Amino acid sequence: MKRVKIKTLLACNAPLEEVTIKGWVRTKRETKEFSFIEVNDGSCLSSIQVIVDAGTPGAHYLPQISTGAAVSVTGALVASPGQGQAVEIRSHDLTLVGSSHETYPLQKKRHGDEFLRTIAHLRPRTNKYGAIMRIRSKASHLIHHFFEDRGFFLIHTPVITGSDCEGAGEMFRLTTVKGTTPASEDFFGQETNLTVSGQLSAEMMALALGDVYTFGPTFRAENSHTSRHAAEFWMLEPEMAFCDLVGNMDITEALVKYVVRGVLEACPEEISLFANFVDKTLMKTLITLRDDTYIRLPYREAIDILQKAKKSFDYPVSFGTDLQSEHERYLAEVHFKKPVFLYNYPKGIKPFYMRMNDDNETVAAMDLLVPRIGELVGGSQREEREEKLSQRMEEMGLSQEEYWWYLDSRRFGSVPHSGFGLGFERLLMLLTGITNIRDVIAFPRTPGSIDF
RNA sequence: UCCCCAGUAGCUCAGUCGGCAGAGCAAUUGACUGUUAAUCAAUGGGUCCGCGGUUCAAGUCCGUGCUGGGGAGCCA
Repeated sequence: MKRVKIKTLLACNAPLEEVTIKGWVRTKRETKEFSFIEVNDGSCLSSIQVIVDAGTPGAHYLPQISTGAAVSVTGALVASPGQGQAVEIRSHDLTLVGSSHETYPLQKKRHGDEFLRTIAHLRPRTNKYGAIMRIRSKASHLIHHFFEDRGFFLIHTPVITGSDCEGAGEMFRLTTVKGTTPASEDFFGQETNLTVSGQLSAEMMALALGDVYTFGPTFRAENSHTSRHAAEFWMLEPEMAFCDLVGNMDITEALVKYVVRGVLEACPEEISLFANFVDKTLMKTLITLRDDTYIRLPYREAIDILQKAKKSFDYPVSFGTDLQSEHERYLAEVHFKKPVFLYNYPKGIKPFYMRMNDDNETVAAMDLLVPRIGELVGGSQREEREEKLSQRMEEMGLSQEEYWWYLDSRRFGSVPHSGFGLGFERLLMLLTGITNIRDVIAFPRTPGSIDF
């Protein structure tokens, strides 16, 4: 008989004479005459209660059916006479698909996140980690819908790169040779790394297709030990031709709002789990994200606000220096209490490709700061003027030969264009209230940790 | 990489002044009238993170290493 997902069954009002479900046992409660089995198949947060009367077909499996076991149940979907669930399945036939050893580590009680990280292969079977993975999937689809609706093209930028200085952090070296063999004899005939950003490629595509985005894995070999950095993470990078910094911020804000709204609509059960058990202020945060207009504040004015702030900071604030975490948090969490775009940063603290403003002192950069996470988005209008771009590369000691194709794009029909990078895991942390990036990735990679 | 905290049963943790290794939950076995973190009873379960030191005696004190967590920097 065809398997029906539990999510579908729970949406049914009418009793059904015979259905089949397949899933994993969350818990079993037994009395002499019958047993209750709670089965979850991952289709939704809720499990369904199955009643197995002693003596019905398959009841002999009951002693082997323990927490974690995989089962198939055929039976009638009926209104439940008990409290706590509207419907339940009265088993006509029970099959043990895969037993679960008594050492199965997941118990009915709550487990700590740190313990669950040590059993990452099993943690998606818990309510919380199942929920984050369903939200992760939904948020990914929403991102694709958002850009598809606006005429953007999805592009796939390379993961392997030959440039050793994309400027966004330490890179992972990629090689097929051993020991001291020179790079010239390696697979590509030169040093090769895993990408830290698809931006430069995306710019080339935007200058042909208009509006594009890339959404894929990104690698940083930084030795970061924090709750919001991973060595492998997913980054969304849109790039828009004929778009300035204001348009860039408009798109960013519209996107974040769209994803928040979509997840609230599509995953109410999951969101309420996080709102109840993970972050009591989550609903308020999400409604602010969805409904409020985000602050847009030039860097210069942010410095003013911080210098006048009553709070005393560990690090002093002055024009020309990068803001510390404590400053970013103050702006987003204390002063404005909502997302803040900071823009027009001093050129000295930003990469070569950002467009020089007329003051010759700041560049058209923007960061979106959100409460608790800090930097969710980093973007800019790109420098489209060839002379200015090569001058900046010169100043920052970058090889113009190596980036010949990038400079070339400024010689043939160069146009103002903008884009940004959004850390997908950070967005998920924002959506769920989860405080550690390791808990929004199924199998996280961090320094010294590559299990699973 | 730097600063701080932690590591005791499968999990969460207690362990006083250095003096016999503990609890709750889980697991196993049994009982049980529709239970839902079921209830009741019984049973099993330990490299006290590793190494070295002090001491008659170390889970406890000292040194060191490893692992995990929090914060900083770097960034998304």
